[in-house]
Amino acid sequence: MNDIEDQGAAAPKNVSELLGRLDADTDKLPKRLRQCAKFTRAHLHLIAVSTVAEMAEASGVAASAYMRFCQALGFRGYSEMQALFRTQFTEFRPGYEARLAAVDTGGDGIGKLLADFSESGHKSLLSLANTVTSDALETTAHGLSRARIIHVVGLRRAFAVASSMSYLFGKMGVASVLHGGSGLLDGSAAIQPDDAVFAIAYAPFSPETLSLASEAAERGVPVFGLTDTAECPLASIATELLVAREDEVGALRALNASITLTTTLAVAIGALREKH
Amino acid sequence: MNDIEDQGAAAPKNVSELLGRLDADTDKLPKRLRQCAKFTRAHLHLIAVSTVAEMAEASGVAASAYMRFCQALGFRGYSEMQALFRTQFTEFRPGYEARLAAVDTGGDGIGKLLADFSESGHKSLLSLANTVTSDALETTAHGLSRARIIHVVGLRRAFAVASSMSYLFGKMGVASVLHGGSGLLDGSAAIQPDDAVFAIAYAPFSPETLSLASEAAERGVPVFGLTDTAECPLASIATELLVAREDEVGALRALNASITLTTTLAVAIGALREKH
DNA sequence: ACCTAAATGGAATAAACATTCTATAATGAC
DNA sequence: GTCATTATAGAATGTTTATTCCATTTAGGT
Repeated sequence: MNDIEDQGAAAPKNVSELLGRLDADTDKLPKRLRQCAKFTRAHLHLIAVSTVAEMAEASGVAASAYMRFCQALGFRGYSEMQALFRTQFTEFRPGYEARLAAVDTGGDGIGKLLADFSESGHKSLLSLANTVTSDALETTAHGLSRARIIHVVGLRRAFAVASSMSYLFGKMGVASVLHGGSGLLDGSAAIQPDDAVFAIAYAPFSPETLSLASEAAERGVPVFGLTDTAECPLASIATELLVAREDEVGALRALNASITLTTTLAVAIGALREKH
Repeated sequence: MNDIEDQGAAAPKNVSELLGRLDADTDKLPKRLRQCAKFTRAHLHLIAVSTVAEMAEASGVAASAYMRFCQALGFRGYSEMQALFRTQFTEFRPGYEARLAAVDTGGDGIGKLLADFSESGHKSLLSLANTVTSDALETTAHGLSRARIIHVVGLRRAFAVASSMSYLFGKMGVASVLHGGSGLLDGSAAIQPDDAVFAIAYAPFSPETLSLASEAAERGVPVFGLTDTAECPLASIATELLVAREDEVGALRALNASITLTTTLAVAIGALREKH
């Protein structure tokens, strides 16, 4: 028989490739393997921490079928596929200098750089499902939806996220104020007792953001937060603190996870407001 | 001897307890175990996806030592400790059976919404590679890197993208001006002949953005652009127009592709500037 | 309806892994 | 410095998990 051309193309080398392959091939697969593909596509983030048996059961399929699914994608087996998802956690970070150098050289051209940032974006989105619990989301959305006015604060790198959120609030008819747009904060004077604060802060944390949040908290105004590491000063202040870890390219991070999260929140809050 | 009181207190039930225990007990531990504690504290996220052997090696310790470390914390072994970190990933969802159902039916809740936006983000990133050519990227990056000052303009939905790009330029020492922050544009008066404009515009296109771009173009200033559809008025004005199609959830779009693209551009331009 | 090729689930095997054991080395008390 | 106690590393063991094999079922073609 055909012993060589069996596994067709080579195994995906990164998450992007895997997704592409999945989207392209799902229809061509037999029933059980298609089940695997569908479940896996919807729960990519589970692979890193699950066994074949678990993934198989969750897909409603025998372990051996899931095994064949991995092979159909070009992997030698489940372990090889899992490795793809584990590296994102495992990769040790070299020193900053080294990382910057790695980006700067960019000898492969800007196309390669874009591919790197895309891959990084995929990873950030995956870890979003891992680090944010459904409960925390619900708490935050409901807490904010009860506010008379939502005060959104985020400076520096977080400002883009804050402004996007604020824009969406505006679009959805949710009353909100974007702090810090003019460089300085309005101070907490404008914050009323029945308002709420949503603070976005990444390390190194802007003292302005933190102080606005803590002043509000002291006055009994509920504070919710978004950050990129659990060791965030907001943790002690906030009613609920969401953590969106962003994957890095060199020393640099995009904002995929954060924007996706805040967009989700804004939409959810808009929907909650609809029904008062 | 003492067979019961060996393991002292009970095992930590969640990550917070573990952290508390770690901070309290690290000093009391013998050398190797303290190494484990220190490394583990700094790399908590590795536990979920690593083997004892890996954690041990990374801590600079024998596997059996790491084992004793787990037991010193009150766990029966490594697996029990690892379970603590793995549930974090998995508790987001209900039982396996329920989840399977949820994939097809689309069970609601904000968790589902987040999953939808994540999925949408993946798709946006995938199509980015298809719609943006390496050539267009190179042209844009080189064109912008030659400018004395880069004028970034984007309003409404595009403002978050523009502000993130402008922030990155600032960080990388690239001279740039963010237009429209105050709601009105500075007009094109500030734009000098040896500058360049980067305009971000999504349908429906803001007249302000378009007019700033066209005024600049008329005066011979190179204009580059980012949009989400090929039918964009910028096409006739711009030296090069990048198209980042954003996938939708309902009628709503996040900004994954755009932010990823502009981050890439900013970094590339920063790198080009380094070498004059 | 029959045959062929492909797909499937479960049992069998192999690999990876966690955990325990033991001989040796280090530490601290006297 | 000597002894008793504790810590350590590596080898040995037992468990879990990945992977393959094979008998049976299913699907597609004639």
